Amino acid sequence: MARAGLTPERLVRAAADLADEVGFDNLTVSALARRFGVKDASLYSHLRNAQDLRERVAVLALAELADRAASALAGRAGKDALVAFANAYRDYAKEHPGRYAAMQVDLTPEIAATSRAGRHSEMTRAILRGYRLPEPDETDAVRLLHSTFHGFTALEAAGGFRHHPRDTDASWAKTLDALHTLLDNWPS
Amino acid sequence: MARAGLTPERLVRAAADLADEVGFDNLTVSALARRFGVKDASLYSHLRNAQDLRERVAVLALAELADRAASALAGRAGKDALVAFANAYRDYAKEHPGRYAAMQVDLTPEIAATSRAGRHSEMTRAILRGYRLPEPDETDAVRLLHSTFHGFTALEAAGGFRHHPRDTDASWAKTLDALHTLLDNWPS
DNA sequence: GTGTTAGCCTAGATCCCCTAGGTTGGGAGG
DNA sequence: CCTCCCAACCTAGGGGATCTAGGCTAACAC
Repeated sequence: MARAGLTPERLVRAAADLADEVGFDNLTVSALARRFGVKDASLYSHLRNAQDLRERVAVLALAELADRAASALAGRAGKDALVAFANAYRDYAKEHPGRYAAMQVDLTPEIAATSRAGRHSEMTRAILRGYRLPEPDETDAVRLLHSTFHGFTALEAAGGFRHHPRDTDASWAKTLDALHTLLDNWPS
Repeated sequence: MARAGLTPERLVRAAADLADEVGFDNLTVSALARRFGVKDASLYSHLRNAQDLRERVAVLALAELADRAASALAGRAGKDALVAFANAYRDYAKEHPGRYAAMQVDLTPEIAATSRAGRHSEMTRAILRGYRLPEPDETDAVRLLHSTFHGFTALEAAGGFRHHPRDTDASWAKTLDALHTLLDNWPS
């Protein structure tokens, strides 16, 4: 009887792929075990419980997205940087819906501290530096940008835009235009 | 043996309350039956299945929010209308987190058509009329506003803002200011 | 009073999560 | 090469959720 060679890392990567295929809500320990040809009880030597699995997928996704966003941002500034960052965000959400959904939930304090609040906000602040907003306005702008990026991708993923003929990509481009204009004319 | 007097309407209202208390993810047919002192199998004469229950809660929430938003909008225009609508949206989400979460999921085509895409977008367009945007810019602005409102409330509910000392209400007010400015200086 | 129907029941199949405890493969050390 | 040991994987089983099939009865219609 050959062993499956499970490790937490392999499990989490497979879980993330599974979530992208069947949806984050349908990510179960049983299904993951099935994918490895193993009994579900066997996974509990590598994972504390199902919630632990979900959190690890969330951490993986946050790290992947941060890497992508950092690459997209490299060597860019101003509107270029804004658009590159926003597109990296939205593209990742479209390519990896399960991973993206994982990022939204959970967020136990420690995890949120290590992952989300970290690089994500820093990169947004790096973009905003070009627009020279004083505090606390920069913080407000960070929140506005995050809200808009997340809201747009979430509504798009939920199918909220497909009832109107207007092309979604065009609306997205116009939204980024508008945000750039807004940051340039930020109300004092 | 007295009957519990169940009806789909009573069940859905109770389910919405239950979702607000324990979270939409923890809304189960079993828990709902328990609340009525009844066996879970008994609910399946009133509901097709668990998904049906969730969808009905979503429809209820969409209708309630539309009513509130319509009241808030009555007799207002311009920035007043924008702020009133946005606050109605965010306040509802904070008061009824379970109902709000229900609104996001599901969205089978028919349901989305009857509820969400309906009054919600119409009200947003009513607000935007004061800013006199040509098509397709008005559609893009509708999507931008929806995205920002939803994104902000979702991130706030998930605790995404509590890692920074800046007051969330202040950021929200500033965000609405900024959106008003943006709509007044919409890039052509 | 008799029928009909709707409201609620029990029983049971299936799936998921998770624990406790047993077995075995494969590498480390003699 | 042999032994020991640990990590990897197993079986068994409890608890909870979803949902179906089929039975009983309260309440209303006639």
